Amino acid sequence: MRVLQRHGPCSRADITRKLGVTAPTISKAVSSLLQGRLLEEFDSKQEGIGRPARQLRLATETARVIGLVIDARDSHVVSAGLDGQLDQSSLRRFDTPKTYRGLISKVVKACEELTNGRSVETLGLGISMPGLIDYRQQKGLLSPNVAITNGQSPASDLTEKLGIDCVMLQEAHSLCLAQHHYGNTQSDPSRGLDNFVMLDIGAGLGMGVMSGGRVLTGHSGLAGELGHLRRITDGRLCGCGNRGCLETVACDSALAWLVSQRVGRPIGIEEIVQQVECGKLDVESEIQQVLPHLSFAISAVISLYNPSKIFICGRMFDLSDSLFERLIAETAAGTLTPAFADCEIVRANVSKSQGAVAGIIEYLTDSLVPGVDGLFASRTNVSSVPDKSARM
Amino acid sequence: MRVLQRHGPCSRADITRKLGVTAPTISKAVSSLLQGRLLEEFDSKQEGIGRPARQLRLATETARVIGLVIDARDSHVVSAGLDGQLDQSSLRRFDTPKTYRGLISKVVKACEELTNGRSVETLGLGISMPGLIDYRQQKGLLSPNVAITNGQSPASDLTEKLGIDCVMLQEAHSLCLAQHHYGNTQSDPSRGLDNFVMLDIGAGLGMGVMSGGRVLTGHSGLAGELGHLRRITDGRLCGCGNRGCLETVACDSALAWLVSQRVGRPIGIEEIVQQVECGKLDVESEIQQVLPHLSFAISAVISLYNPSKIFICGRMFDLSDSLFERLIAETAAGTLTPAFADCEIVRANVSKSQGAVAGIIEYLTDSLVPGVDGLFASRTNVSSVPDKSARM
DNA sequence: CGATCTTTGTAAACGTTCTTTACAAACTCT
DNA sequence: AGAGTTTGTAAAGAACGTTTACAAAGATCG
Repeated sequence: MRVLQRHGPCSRADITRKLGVTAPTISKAVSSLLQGRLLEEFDSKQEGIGRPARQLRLATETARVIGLVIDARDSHVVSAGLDGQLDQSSLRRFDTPKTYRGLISKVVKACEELTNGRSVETLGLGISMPGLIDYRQQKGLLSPNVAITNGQSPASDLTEKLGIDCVMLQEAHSLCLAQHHYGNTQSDPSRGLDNFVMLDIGAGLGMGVMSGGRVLTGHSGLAGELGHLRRITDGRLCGCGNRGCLETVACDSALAWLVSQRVGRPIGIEEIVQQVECGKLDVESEIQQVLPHLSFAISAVISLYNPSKIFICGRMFDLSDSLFERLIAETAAGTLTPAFADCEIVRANVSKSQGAVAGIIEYLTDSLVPGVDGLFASRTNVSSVPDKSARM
Repeated sequence: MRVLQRHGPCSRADITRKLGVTAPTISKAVSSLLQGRLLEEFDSKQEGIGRPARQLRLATETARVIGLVIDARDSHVVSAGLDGQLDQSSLRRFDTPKTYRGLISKVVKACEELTNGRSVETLGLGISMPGLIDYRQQKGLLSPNVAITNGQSPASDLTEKLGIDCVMLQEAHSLCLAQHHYGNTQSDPSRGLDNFVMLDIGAGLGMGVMSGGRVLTGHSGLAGELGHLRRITDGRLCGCGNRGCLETVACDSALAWLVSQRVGRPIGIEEIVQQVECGKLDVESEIQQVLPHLSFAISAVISLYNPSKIFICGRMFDLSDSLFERLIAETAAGTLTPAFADCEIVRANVSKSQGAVAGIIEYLTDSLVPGVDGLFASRTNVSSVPDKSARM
């Protein structure tokens, strides 16, 4: 399944070559996966000598998963195949309800809408949500922007209501997984990358770290909270309760806040980009305030995680073509040279929906294989070999 | 071997119970390890019903390893058993030579002194050294304090001269390994801990991160360079070439520098501790300068890595009993609450020598088992299954 | 058009490795 | 001394992947 995830559809013989294991073994594995609805065969008239291959791919006709993205303003669910391809026509967007119960029932309704229509089996649901998430207990801890999930466990609640596997991911971690599985499809060098960092400098400053092929979770899943490094003494109050967090000075919303202060009314990053595009607004001075902080953040990331690549999600770089280059140049100046040289910084091109989907797919595929210590290995209710780790 | 490392000497039957695999399997594995000189049997008259167990332990009589610690001022080699117990009588300390060739020949001489005396087999040598180390190429990159190793690969040079396996570790990483294997022996809760951070706030600000049971290396082994986060704009010049690095304001030598400025002469941390102890010096004002920066560092570590424990090495906490508590209290105030609550902060009690030894032992034991992706998995010359990872 | 070649996919025999089962060894307790 | 208990090993059995062999399905070519 890993091979199909990385290299796309191919035949049994292709897998044998890519994986190095022999044909009969693959054949048996594939047939059990076909029976389990995780793979499907399809015909593709490929020219070539010899017997034509029966192509395999991750199930999209016979089985699907759902991605749920919970955000401050609105949330959405979307259906996808096991290959991670989202079905945009299935997108159901709705305002994030004011209560947790409302959220759950809204999600259940939307999911049933997606599943009832079609006859295919829905295998699971992945949730991408902001804030701190305790991975061991699969519980939301502290989310300044979406407070209704604090202390709640949407994954287990939805598992109960929907009767399918559900997993919860911190949104930056989900982006990380998405990049790992589906990122940069055209040139393809980033897929399967083992050491990279995903920075989401949108509403907050989120970070996901892929280290040694695994998403860095730390002890409880709280690792990567770059946004709450203290940056300014006695700065603005942050959602976390402290003052002057990096998040308050180095992301889209920090820029938007600065602009709002100047123009004297609340203005969002979207509107700023539009206004700047048509020349009605100039935000150079605000950019000059934000840039050093962002540069510090990236510099810190490089020193602390030594990634081979950093992916950055942020609307602000649509303000001007040169902004991204300015940021990189400024970062270069203040970063350890060898670590910076080791690291390529690019813009990300994945979505949280893809991340949510990648999360549930990773969960489904990994739980088939015992001993894979991925993102969900620490979940208490998963452990297929319950006492092996305890014994060690 | 893992079991013996974690739980100390025990019998074959004990291993079966702890590991869950059956007795015959253990028996075969043990006999091959005995043949390979990695384990040894010893007699211990233990009371108890039934046939007395033949106790096993990691080899100390039949095989040994050497730890080499390279530091700015002096270096040393020390012999140890495979259980990590250092033989203090074998310690050979010498001033770090001014040239790389001098260092190598000095080390070779010292090692031969250790090995020639005894008839036991020496299996390998672990090196703990400061600065940036490229783990993929096993090469020193940039070490402000020990410049002679820059661009050099003592591990491969010593392998050649001594004819035994040698590995190189960044000193903070080595401390991390030491803590993982041999730490906190009396109460024993930290051994085998999977998510912790080791902070070495001595001459610089070094950090090793144990994440998911592996030392965090990043792409090339440069991860964890906490000390070179920029902290002060236009601060003191740091060895890395930038200004105002955390390392220049938040470690023993930063404190020593501040005190030196005031007393008008160079004074080291050792001397400071002595002077304060006998009441001849008061460094409260310098402590007050350093503490916020240290607190920031720890706060960052907690937010970024979510460790379940932080170990801190530092001479400065010998200045007063309350200093450590003050640091923790100040850190608590400015850190994300759930992540801080998840984390215990204690003083470390391991040495670099132990780390160097732990490094070579981990290397030796892991290279027996294919597919273990530990600290040395990325080494180009190790990979026992050379193309499997390439295929994936 | 049919023989040959090439590649694909599966069935059967073989090996390795761990497990289950059986048993000898060594010591304590009565 | 014999029963009971625990340890350690040898031999048979199960699981899983590999090698070997071969049928299937098309392209190539005389």
